[in-house]
Amino acid sequence: MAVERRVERRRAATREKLVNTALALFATHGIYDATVEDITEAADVGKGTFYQHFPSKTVIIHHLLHDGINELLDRCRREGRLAGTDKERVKRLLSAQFRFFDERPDLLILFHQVRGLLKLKPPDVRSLQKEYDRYIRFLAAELGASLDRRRYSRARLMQMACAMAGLVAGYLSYRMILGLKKHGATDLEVPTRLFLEGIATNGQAML
Amino acid sequence: MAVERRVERRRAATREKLVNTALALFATHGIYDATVEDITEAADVGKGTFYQHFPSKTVIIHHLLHDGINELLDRCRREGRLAGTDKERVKRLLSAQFRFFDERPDLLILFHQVRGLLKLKPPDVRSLQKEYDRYIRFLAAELGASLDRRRYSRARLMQMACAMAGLVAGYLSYRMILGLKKHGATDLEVPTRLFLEGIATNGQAML
Amino acid sequence: MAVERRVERRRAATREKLVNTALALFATHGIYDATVEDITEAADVGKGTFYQHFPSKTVIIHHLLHDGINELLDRCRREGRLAGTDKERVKRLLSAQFRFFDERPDLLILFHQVRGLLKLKPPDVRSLQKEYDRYIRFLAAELGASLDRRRYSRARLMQMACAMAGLVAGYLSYRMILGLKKHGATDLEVPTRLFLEGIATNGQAML
Amino acid sequence: MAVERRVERRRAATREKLVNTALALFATHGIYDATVEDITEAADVGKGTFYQHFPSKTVIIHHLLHDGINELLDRCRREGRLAGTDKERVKRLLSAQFRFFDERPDLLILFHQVRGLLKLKPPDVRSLQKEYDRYIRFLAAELGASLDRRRYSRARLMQMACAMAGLVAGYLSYRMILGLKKHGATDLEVPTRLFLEGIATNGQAML
DNA sequence: TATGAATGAGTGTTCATTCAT
DNA sequence: AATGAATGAACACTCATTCAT
Repeated sequence: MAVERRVERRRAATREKLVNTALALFATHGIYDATVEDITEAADVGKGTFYQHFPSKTVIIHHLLHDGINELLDRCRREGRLAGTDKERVKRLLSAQFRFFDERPDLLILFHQVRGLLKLKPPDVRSLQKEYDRYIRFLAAELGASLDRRRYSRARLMQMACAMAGLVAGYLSYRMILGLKKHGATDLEVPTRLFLEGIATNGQAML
Repeated sequence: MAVERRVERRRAATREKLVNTALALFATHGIYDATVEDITEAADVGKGTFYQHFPSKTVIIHHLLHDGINELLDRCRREGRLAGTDKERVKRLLSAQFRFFDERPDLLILFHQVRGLLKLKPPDVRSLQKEYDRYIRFLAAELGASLDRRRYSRARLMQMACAMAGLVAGYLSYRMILGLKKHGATDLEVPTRLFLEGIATNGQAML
Repeated sequence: MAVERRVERRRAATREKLVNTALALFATHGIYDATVEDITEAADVGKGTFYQHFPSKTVIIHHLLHDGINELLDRCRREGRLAGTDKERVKRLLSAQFRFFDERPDLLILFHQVRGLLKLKPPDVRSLQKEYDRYIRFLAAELGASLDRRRYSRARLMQMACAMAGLVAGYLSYRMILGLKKHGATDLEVPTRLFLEGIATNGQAML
Repeated sequence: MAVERRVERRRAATREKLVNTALALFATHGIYDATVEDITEAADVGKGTFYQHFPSKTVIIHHLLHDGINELLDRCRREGRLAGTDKERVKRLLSAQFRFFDERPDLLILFHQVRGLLKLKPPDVRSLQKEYDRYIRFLAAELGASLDRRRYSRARLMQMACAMAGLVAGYLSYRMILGLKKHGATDLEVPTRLFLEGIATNGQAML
């Protein structure tokens, strides 16, 4: 029994090592150029071991994406609970995302790269779409809870969620590839305020 | 000499066929999964013909990106000229981008995929970065010309440009992968207004 | 652990098979025309297996050359030890080389072909040069040890070594391509004696 | 008529340019790595023009080899005619070869590389063998004319010819790849004397 | 369970050769 | 006669995946 526990723990540790290494390599070399052998080598396990834990390279990517989105949504939920007003709630929702990806450029890159795959053929890639769906629906729900429901249809909320997620990912991605320096957290204020003021104003004027 | 012209035209036609086919396949299969052979087969030319026109797969991608950004900037410039006020100029700048990528999902996908490559190692990919640089700098310059210059530093203008480009690409990309239906052009209004109201308000309030 | 040994042996056997097959094919088809796939097919292993053992085609050629020269020098050393007089030592040195390449036409061909590459550009080929250097220096040292040192400068010894190696390789190579029949080992006596008498006479007369 | 002459001359000039360029490139890049396009580019003619003059790459190599051997044999004949004694005739025969290849490293390399092809399969390469045959037979005949015919069988003369040609090519080839410096023409004396003294002595002692 | 040797379909790329102009 | 655009077979090399130990 105790033995079984230990074996189980070892196995979990190996899996963890693979997951962490994979994420790091995907961020530095891209999901195409980081090979399974690169990952196992960096994780210091045998190449075959990878396939004891994940049936394919696609699956570990899916796993990483799934966990990453869970972390992101958890963070959003946590921050949202601290909000007093509806207005503040939206603000926290947005800034949680900005700070999350600012701190986790590895996930920013992974999310971006995988997103670029989604219009493509192979059906095993299709399942990845659900993760993004989950993300956007969550945002739409949060926005719906914070804004005057009579004013916004479900479709509209989805659009606003897309705009929100798109602004976060897009802004940080451009900032990253251009190598723009961060001045503390102040540079996150520009897109944040842009969006919030837009929301505030649109709360009255839109359509 | 008339002969030379015809030969030249034929060659140009072949090249054009390759370029168009490549863009279409990159958009449907991704820049990794669309092989050179896929492209030449679809373009109905021999595989070797590809290398008569482009020294490598990377180069045709660069070419596509370069031309795509030229088209985009041209469109922005054309629309900008129609603006009466500075405020309208920003609006047109933004909506030109939205409409451009809305009409050209192939370029949206290409830009997105290539952007995902840029933090990665291989130096031949590095030159691609300049294209995005060109794009963002253009936006920053346009914003600078339209907004009160005393209020915004160069760094701030670059941030606003990143936010603009990021919002456009991010919004449309999420909309695309979620398969959100377009209701005419009205769905572009949501992120457009969001951004514009944000700018308008920030023109007074920001920082 | 007994298991590890067996696996290790299997791996070594595969490698050995590749080495032998490669040498045979290089001798019959040339280092250019014998492809990696030819080799793996003839060795009855998968194509990828080749690259588990050698990082490139160039490397297996280098390996073959290196081992071949080791074998040759070993043979020369072994035969040299049997010599009573200095004169006999030179004779054995020469005849060891003649007999070695007479018995190993595959190595004669390989050495010849690779030698033909050495004036050419690619830098990965350059390292092959060291192998020939090793060979000629060995001959020069042996000649230096056998002949009156006061008479011969280092440069002169290198020239004599080049003459020796050149005569061996050149003679056998011409004999091979003309398809001259061997009458036992007696035909090796012609160039052997030619060289030895030359040395003997030159021991007094040369320069 | 005059026009035809001019056209003919032009054509001959183009061919000459191709031949010279090809030889130079084969010497610097090897017969495999120098491509037909490299040749035509360096010769400043269209790629197709090559095939107006030579049906294949192999054929131009053959042509180069053929002409090269003609030049070599001419030189040997010319020098041979200046000889007074039989002994001097052999000496001149040998030194003519040494000096020829010393001055023409391009041909040394070409001859070497092509020689390395001869044991290989493709039948179109086989015809190249005749050129080497011609060379060795010439040497054997010259030796036969200079030495006491009763002493040497035809087979023996062929062996001596192989030794002679082999020594020349082998010596110079090793000297070249090791990058040994030439001290005027004196370094050709070492292998020359070696061979001549060998012949002189063997004239009495051999077998 | 963990391993790593073996695999082979698939990549980008090269190049001798053809042929319409 | 000269051209160079087009061709496609061939090549070295990669990599996700399998499987015997």
